[in-house]
Amino acid sequence: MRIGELAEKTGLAPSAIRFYEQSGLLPEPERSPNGYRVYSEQAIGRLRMVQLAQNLGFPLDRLREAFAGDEVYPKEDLLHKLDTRLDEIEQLMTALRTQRKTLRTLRTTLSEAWAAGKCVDGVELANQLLAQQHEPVRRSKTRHE
Amino acid sequence: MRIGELAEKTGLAPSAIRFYEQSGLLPEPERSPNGYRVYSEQAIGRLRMVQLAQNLGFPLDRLREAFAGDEVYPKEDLLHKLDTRLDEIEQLMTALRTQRKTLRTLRTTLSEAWAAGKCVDGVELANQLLAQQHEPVRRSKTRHE
DNA sequence: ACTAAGATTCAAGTCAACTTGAAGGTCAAG
DNA sequence: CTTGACCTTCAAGTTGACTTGAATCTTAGT
Repeated sequence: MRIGELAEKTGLAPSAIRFYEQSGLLPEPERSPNGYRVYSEQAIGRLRMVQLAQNLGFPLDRLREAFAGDEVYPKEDLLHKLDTRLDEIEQLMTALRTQRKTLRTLRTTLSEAWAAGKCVDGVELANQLLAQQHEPVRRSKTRHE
Repeated sequence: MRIGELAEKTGLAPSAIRFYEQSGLLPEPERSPNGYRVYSEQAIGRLRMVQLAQNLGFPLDRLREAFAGDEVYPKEDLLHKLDTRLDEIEQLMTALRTQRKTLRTLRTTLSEAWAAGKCVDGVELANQLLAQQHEPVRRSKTRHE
């Protein structure tokens, strides 16, 4: 199987596969005499695992640790990684709930002021709402197409 | 007030303030004869609004639209933006819940297999779990420091 | 023989939101 | 008069996960 076929079977772009190989996520494949990469069925499985991990929100460099050595990654570490990610998710959800709450407050406040024909002081409102926002929180990065 | 003071009062870096100005989020300030930027108290309010919007998860180019013209942005559009962001948040939360569910399944499966001294086929497991994952979803980007 | 599809490598571009660096101007204090 | 803090501009670097482009090669089909 050449790279194009593997790409089709996994839904990835050939460039992405080469990129994964280059980043050490995928072992270097055999080459046919003309220099083309030749993959076994195994490669599909490997990529599926990468895709799953990506879907679960693990950045590629975290995967590298687990996929670098050939097979059998220590189970304790694996569980630890899962737990770490689970914690991250909780934090993100908390942050999102806070955002949602603030947005709803803002929505209501503005709607009411609008209905009453009043003019709102955006600055004061912002100061007020900023006081509620506690933990700013960082990026999520949840899979691209 | 020069840029350093404004930076301190808002908790932003001077470079960030210059960047915001450059991106059209902040009006160009007066300059003192030596060329230094000179800000009024107003600028603090403006930056607080930007910070709030950032905390709420709006990317800067969305803000640009609302902050470009001087004052009074159409209220309907504003409400629409809030609603759009609220929808995004719901989608992100859904995606995170899916991830969490899968991670928990994975955790349990691995723990059990480990306890039973079994060897798990990562590939098959991945295929199985990937089937559950529906919508891949894009990034979140929830404010930095 | 020619074309088109698909392969190769390597370098550089993309997006976001800034930061960092280089090279220099201004100003109060010692 | 020199040091140091603070300011200026402009260009380039950062991170993540790839994509895109350029230049070249292989192979199957007409």
